[in-house]
Amino acid sequence: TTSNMKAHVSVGLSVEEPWTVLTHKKPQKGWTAYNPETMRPPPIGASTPHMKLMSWNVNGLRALLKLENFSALQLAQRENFDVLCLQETKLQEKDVDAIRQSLLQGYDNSYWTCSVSKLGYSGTAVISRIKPLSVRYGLGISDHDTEGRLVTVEFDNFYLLSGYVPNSGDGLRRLSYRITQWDPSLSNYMKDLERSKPVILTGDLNCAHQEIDIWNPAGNKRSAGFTDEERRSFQTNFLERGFVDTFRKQHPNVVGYTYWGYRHGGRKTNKGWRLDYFLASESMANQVYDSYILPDIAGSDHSPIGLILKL
Amino acid sequence: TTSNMKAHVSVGLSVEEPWTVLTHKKPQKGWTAYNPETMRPPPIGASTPHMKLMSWNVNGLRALLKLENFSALQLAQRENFDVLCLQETKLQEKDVDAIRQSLLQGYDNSYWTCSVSKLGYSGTAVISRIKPLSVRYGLGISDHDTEGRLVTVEFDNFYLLSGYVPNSGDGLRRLSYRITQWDPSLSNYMKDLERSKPVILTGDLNCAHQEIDIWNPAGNKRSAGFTDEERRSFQTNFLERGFVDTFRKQHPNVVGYTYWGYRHGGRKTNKGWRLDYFLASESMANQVYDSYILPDIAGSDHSPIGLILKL
DNA sequence: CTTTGCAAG
DNA sequence: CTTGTAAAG
Repeated sequence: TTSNMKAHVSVGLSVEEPWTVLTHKKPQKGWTAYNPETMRPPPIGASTPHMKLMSWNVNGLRALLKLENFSALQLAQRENFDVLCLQETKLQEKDVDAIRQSLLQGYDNSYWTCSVSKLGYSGTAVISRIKPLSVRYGLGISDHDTEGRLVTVEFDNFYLLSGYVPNSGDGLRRLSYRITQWDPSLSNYMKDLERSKPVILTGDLNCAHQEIDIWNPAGNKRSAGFTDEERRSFQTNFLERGFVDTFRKQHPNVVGYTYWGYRHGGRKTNKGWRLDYFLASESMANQVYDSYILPDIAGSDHSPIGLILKL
Repeated sequence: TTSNMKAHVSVGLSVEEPWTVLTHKKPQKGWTAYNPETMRPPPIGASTPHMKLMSWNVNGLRALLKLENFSALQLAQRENFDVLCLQETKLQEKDVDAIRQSLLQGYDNSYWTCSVSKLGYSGTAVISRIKPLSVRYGLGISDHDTEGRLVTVEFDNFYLLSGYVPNSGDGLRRLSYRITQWDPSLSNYMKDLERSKPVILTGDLNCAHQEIDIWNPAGNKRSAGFTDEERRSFQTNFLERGFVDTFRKQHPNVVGYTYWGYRHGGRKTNKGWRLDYFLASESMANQVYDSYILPDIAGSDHSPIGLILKL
């Protein structure tokens, strides 16, 4: 292209190569930053039957409770959620009972799964006001069920999944497992469930789907969570099989991150990623009243996300 | 004995067995608690040629510096030491240069040895105002020199050793190594040095020698640091080979602990041990002006100890 | 109880 | 940078 040609003939190191600028800046046209103050619809009326779901990768539940900014209480009062899904609880099975006690009154139904292969790693949960019709742990494939990555609860009108997709890791050493094993297995599991009821998957899916979902797309092409392989897997296994990215549907041009690495103080500078999602069966997508992010809640490198569903 | 007979015929569980009481209480007659305010001699005059040595098991030097209560400065101002010996620096060789920078002006001679077999473990040092005539690291026996347990510096009139004797460990798994290998090797090494000059060994010798040196002798008969084996080894390898326990010589009936485990808040209740010593060649013992403890200096589970030597 | 190192994110 | 381990004291 003309731009590329220009770059080749540039002689000063301080001259910006136009195509670099274009790559980085072009998709930002028309994007705006997510602001929960202005971008959420008015509170849903009590007269509209609805359900409030939340999800949070807490990055170690014991640490969070110690900091006393877990604020399940705050969250409950502020959002009045019906169900809270957690990821990266990092609990061991022996910790669960003690933790369960320390939870909020009124949420008496909680379902926990822990990694048994690596202690203090991964771990997911669902905490609910309503008692689910059924609960299952994992994918039902023992090879993929030792790390406590999935809890499924069944409600009257849908299945809800709290999931923590394997991080591809430093050196992308687990990328292959992730895209050839986990993602397809999870996708198949969801399609199976969908034969009886719509499905909502929430949690840390460890993938920023598009350039809009990450602060520095060019610099992260080979970073776990933004490789082409993971993005394609996300596309084909989930979106193309009929699960709707509810936040993106509601906000096509909004930059809404849910994760900011601790490593470079990313939260202050908003160098974030959108890794946490509510994906809903197409048949339910029009019941979504609000798919939102609470970027101001601290205590983890992820922020909580929420979904208000009309019933 | 009559007492034992009595115990055998006692029928109530609450009846104290007299011999137990005797064992525990008898040696305490005439003991008093060490108080540096009242038990230290008046400050030595500048007209008396002397040298001030200090020693401290710092339990991790980086943590101590972070807490900013290392107070080498405070110590220097308060005690104006000439030489400071450290144990359990827990440094790696790669950390030493950075740490050396952060030390006090005026102590430009410092000698460090680190564990190369277990990183972040053990580690000893000597920090000196005066430049030593020579320095050696370890015992000169490669089998015993991978853990950074000994630095020897040579001054005009004596050798000074900063030593960290191996802890016998949980289950006393290292007791045998300690008493059959390390203690005799160290003792032999000291006797070798002594052929040219008197020797002073300071540091954490990981042994409370007598019942007076530990808060609960009866309860610690099989605890690392107070087994009969370690106490006998201390006696035969060091005391009986002509090294004088300078604190005990100066204070025959004083309870002066230098270590209080973190595990049961022992410092508050003074549930301590005397594990840190200055042992001096008999030929120097009468040059000791004061062998003391600074129990109020925090930042480690050990307190610093000091020795003022007339020259 | 506290310091280390290490794996993991 | 922060969470968890574990070893060590």
